[in-house]
Amino acid sequence: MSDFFHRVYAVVRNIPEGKVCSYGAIARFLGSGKSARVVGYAMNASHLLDVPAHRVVNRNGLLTGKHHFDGNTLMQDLLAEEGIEVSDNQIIDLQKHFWDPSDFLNPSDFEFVTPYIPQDRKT
DNA sequence: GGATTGACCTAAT
DNA sequence: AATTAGGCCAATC
Repeated sequence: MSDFFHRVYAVVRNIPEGKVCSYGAIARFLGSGKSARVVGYAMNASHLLDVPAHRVVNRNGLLTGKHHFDGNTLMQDLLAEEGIEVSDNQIIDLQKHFWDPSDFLNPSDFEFVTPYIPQDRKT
């Protein structure tokens, strides 16, 4: 696992309940503004960890990663439980629930983030 | 070990 | 305004 992934996980874990974030926002916050895709990839493996991956959506507020959850509406259901209205994989009030890490977190706090070593992961 | 592919985003046509 | 191309890091083939 790279440090980049750990930073991504750290940020995602800091997303408050009832809030969502976009891949790009996280990527930009971490310094690599163009690695939004990598953030998504990081999330792919995050389902084994204590990472609320359901709070990460794409820039349009679309639940692009819902397929990777069990069932078809699990992600939507999780968000709805936190008070986020979702309709047809689309968050209704995105800007209302949007949480920008750069507004609440300090990048320097993530330079010494403790790497999280997943157990269900191959060596 | 090279090539392809992702839960994406931005910039240039 | 809509489509295409490029880039990022890691994993899979």
